[in-house]
Amino acid sequence: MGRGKIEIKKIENPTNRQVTYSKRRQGIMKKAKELTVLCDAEVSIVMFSSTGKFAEYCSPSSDTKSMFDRYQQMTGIDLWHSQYERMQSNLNHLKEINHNLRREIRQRMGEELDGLNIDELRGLEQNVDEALKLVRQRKYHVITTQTDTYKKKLKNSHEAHQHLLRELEMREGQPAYGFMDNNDPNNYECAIDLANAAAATGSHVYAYRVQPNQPNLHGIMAYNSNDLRLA
Amino acid sequence: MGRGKIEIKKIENPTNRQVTYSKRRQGIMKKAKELTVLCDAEVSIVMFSSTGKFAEYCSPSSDTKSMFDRYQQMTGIDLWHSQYERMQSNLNHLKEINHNLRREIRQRMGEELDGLNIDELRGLEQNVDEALKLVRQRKYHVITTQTDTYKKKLKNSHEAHQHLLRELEMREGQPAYGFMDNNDPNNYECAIDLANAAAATGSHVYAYRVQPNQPNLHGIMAYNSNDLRLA
DNA sequence: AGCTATTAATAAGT
DNA sequence: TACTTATTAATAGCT
Repeated sequence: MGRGKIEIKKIENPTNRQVTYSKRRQGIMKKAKELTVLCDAEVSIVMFSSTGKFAEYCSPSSDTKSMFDRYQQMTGIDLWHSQYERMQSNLNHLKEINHNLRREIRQRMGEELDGLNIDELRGLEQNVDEALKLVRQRKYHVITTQTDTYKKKLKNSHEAHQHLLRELEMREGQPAYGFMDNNDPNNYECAIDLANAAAATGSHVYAYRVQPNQPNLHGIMAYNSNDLRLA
Repeated sequence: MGRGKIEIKKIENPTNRQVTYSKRRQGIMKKAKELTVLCDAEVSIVMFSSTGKFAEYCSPSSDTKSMFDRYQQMTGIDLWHSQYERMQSNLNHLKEINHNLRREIRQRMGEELDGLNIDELRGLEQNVDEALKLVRQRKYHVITTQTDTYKKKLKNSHEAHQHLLRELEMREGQPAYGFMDNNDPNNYECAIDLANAAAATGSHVYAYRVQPNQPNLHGIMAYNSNDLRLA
């Protein structure tokens, strides 16, 4: 149908190809419209030219997305839906795990113990007891380390001071400034004293000092809040 | 193009409509193939006849699904992808919460304490200490309740026995069976004794009796296992 | 983008 | 449903 028959193979001349694409695209779209009207059919056409130009047709009674939905139903090829289902069940599984993790935490805090029998209570008690020992041990370790560090720093400072004093004395031939020694209430003993006092009296210093805040999911936790369990 | 010109409107005769649908469908598909080859284009056609019959064409270099993906990218109409993204971020959020819940449990078990400073350690210690008290309290409550129940049952049983004995004596004029009293190692004291013994010595009776099992996400937890934290 | 000779599609009939 | 064919419709090559 033209000034000569053509072979159906790629048109190498880009200009001719583009012209033919336009003409024939128009032709197909027209045919699609006619088919839609004549035969009461639903037609969806999506096309991209070799230069990436996009064109679509869809029968007026529908739209491209619902055509594709219907296509998926027909073919049963529904990669997205199965993926969606997988994600949904994954999500529910995680929610359930989280729920149980939260309950475990509540039980480790001494709440929601009604469902536990004697054996379980005994196991929990023992477990928490051992945890308490480990935490105490760690606390003392941290305090000791920190104290040692302060001690060393102080010692170095002291020595430097004495050294300076001696130099001054040598140069000026008389004593200058004394070093205020070890009756300072801010000295390195205070950390461990405070810690022990709190532990011994069971006071609520920390528990009531930090106020309730938003769920802290990015770093250090506040052990007196219910945040995580409510997230 | 036929034995006469036709008006482009719905063909009322169903047979004719069906025949025309078949012919023209074939025609469009042929045109689509030609366009694909001649112009190096990508074409996707999906159609349904008025009777629901499904037909599709897609250029060989592609497939209907990826054509639709590309269509969505072009149009920006992408309801599914946004939903997918929402689910994905939801999932990641849950995973993060999960991660933090597990860490909190580990810390409440006395593990992974390296990241905590003195204040946090002190708060945790105190928190665990209080939890321990609550668990002990609950344990004793459960034991007491259980013991009381046993006591009452035993008392009732004893009374019934005595009553029977008296009846027998009255009828036969002589004593019959005595009631073995309170030196029975299976008596109602044993529960609380055992519990106290275990608590006092800090023995690992429970902790090592239950063996590791699969994640228990549906009921009672085993406080000596790491299951939840590995799920 | 138009024109038109020519081929292709197809409506109606068989 | 398939084939035929008169007729209309699409379009290739040109301007």
